Amino acid sequence: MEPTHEMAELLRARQEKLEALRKLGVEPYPYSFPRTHFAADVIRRFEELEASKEVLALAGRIMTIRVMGKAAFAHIQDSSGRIQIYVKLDLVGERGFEIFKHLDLGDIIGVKGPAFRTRTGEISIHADEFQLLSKSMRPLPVVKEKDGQVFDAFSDKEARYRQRYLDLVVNPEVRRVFETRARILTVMRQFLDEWGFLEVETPILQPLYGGAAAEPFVTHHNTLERDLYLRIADELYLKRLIVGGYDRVYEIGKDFRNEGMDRFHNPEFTQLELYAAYEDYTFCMAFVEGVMARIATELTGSTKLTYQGKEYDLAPPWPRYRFFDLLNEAVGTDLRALSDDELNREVKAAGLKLEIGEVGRGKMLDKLFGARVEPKLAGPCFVLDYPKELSPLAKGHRSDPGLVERFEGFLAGREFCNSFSELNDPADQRARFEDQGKLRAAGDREAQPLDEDFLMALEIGMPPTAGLGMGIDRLTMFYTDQHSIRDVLLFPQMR
RNA sequence: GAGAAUGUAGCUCAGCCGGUAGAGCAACGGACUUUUAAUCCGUGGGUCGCGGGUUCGAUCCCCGCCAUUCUCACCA
Repeated sequence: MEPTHEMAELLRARQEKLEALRKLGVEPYPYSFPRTHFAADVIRRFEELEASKEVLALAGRIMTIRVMGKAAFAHIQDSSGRIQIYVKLDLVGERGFEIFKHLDLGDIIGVKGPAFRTRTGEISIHADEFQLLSKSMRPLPVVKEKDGQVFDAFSDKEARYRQRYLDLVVNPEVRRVFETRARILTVMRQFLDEWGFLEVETPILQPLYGGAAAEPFVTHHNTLERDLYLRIADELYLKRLIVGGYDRVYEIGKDFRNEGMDRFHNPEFTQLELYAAYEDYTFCMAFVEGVMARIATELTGSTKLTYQGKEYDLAPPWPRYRFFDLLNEAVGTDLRALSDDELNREVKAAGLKLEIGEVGRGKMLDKLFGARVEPKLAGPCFVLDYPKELSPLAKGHRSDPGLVERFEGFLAGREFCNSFSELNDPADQRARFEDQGKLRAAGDREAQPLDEDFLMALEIGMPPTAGLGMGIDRLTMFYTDQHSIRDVLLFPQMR
């Protein structure tokens, strides 16, 4: 795109300054700068640092500049925060001050000098010297602030997502969200470690996909001359590892689902999947309660979190509700006693309709549940014992043959995890795959393909196993109180 | 997929009943050696998302397209 005249002018001004700096003998892109302190350190340890008159070395991006003839103030921002610097002609010299006047908002500089407090009381660095570390060649959004009030915030969501680097530079609360996201993952890994889990990595490019009900992305390998799928779940590979003899494995990684996007869905998203041998789904409930409470405690000091204005307490134990208890109560009939046709009438009565490709009892029940029950599940809670048709990889319920031992965790009316006692009877698993094949033939594009190699692994023998999948993006939304999944993804999918 | 809203300067936004655009910040020049949304004086900066149409004339009205945001649907 052609730059506007104004943009060209702004770029030219920066270019001219760059050239002027080179003429002054300044290298605009040097190699390193030995810093000794971060902005936040100086502010935290100010009394001590001021008393010692120690020369501090800080580096960061210039976020404000106020030049007053022969002295100047600026704020530099590093990863820890901002600090003011004071530059005056007497100290940095004629040439130094001339160089300073050629600096712009967005330039990255290093500063050396002692900490002091200005007349108005702001902790600052008294710059004995400074050094340009990287010249910024484009204007930054200019955000001003006074008494905690922000002016002209860089708020255009499209621009923020597409140019996340600008968003991160200019909106510190955005940086904090992603720091928290990293913290969640760290705590989660610690917790998994304590529980004896081994972290593994399984293929993202798969010759056959499975492990979830979703449409995959298809790609092509040129040398192999065959199509490959981007995984929709890790499940079938991780269970092969349980067959292989690992007791507890987990993977945290990206899954890809070729579906619509909204504030809870991005085509690529991060999931934790874990599998534990010799356990059933009650183990996973304990795990979820434990890890969720631990993360909350690490982040906030309590088991409580606030999401979109409502408070939730994650302290275990969470209430457990059975799928059909909730659904029958919401609809007012015993749905399990109904024929397929009668069930279909209930779906229609609820103002729902099945889309093309949505076939079978399972889908109808699921749809009803999603419409009638889910929105009311404030949580945290578990919904357990789902209809068999919905869960082709889950083991039948030990006391009710029409159900499987499966639960989903809910928080703020949203599902955030899914778990079951894993099906390890190879004959049963084959039969379930065949049922999926029928659904597929009837037009269900999300029905799972039969995986012979996975069946062979089960025939070799898998111990009783519990499995769990947990959406990391949604968790991050809850813990950071973000409205949209895009706000917890550094680079969300854009059209 | 449906509906609603939005798209004007680098950023944030005004723009009347149709007469081809304004502000603040940023930029540029000048003054200012403890300022902090620094201040003061001055200057420049626009294919009004894109393409059609109506009109003597369109940022404004109409149609189409693109993008975004929100809501709903879909997504176990």
